[in-house]
Amino acid sequence: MPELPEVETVRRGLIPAMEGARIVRVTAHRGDLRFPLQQDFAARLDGRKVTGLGRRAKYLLADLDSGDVLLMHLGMSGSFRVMLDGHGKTPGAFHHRRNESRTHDHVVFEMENGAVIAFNDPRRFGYMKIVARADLEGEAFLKALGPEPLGNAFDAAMLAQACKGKKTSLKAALLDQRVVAGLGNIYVCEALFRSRLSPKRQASTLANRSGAPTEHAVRLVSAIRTVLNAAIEAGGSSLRDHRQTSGELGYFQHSFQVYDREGEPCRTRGCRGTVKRFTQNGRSTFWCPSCQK
DNA sequence: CCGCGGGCCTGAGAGC
DNA sequence: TGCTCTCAGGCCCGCG
Repeated sequence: MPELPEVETVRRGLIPAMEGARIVRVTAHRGDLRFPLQQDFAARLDGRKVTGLGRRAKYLLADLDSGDVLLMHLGMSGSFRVMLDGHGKTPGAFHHRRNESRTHDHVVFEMENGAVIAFNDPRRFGYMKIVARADLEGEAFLKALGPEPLGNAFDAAMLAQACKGKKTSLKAALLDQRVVAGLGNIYVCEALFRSRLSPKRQASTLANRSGAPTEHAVRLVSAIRTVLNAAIEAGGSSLRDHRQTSGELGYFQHSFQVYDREGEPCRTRGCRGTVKRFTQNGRSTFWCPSCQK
């Protein structure tokens, strides 16, 4: 499910219920997520106040008044649901029929303010881990991550440098979280389309001989930023699992230009092309071969 | 370093 | 109705 825009949408949805609030009780209905929950997971959270809720790439980071940080990853199908009165009666939350089952609510947080926050993840590729803040820098999950695509450190020069000499495809390079952290299959496809670059292009072509960024790199950085910001604005993309914490759908899927549009006409004005799909590094790539070079 | 395949899981949808 | 097959917003590991 979640790439950066979906995780950011979740973060924003959790803030009113979580930030500054105290956890009264944590219930782990099952601890066998992608990685097993720590033995003392609930004990380290019970009674703690959440002092801040941040995000690093696709990870949510809840700062606790104990000096611990709760690190959360949504995997493919993870979502959070906030029930402000504890009974799911969030206003406007019941306009949809799917995914109402609470059978995959694996971890439930009850807050002092009355909010109940449920982590739901049918496929259990998501996970949570508590790390002492002092150890966060050395945390393996975070250590190798590249820059935030919406942050200042991410620009054409940096991207060109990271791709310099890379024989791999542009698609693969952008999915590599060490190059830039937060993109996934959807937004890589969309950003490549918007920058008119072929997913098959060799990643090294973002840099010239001296390692300086080409115009392609400039275009790509700009497209990545634009598409991520627009997707956040839309509450993310809801294809199967993603929900905002209120239960409402994101709606950026309506703005897809190529993702999930195999066989449909290219939306570029004047282009007679058709959106194609092929498999790259084991994942579907959607693109318009007439627009993207 | 690179690409590839397999694995971790469940559920939706298509086709028969 | 139900079976089987494919596929899915992530990411890790091991192989050649």
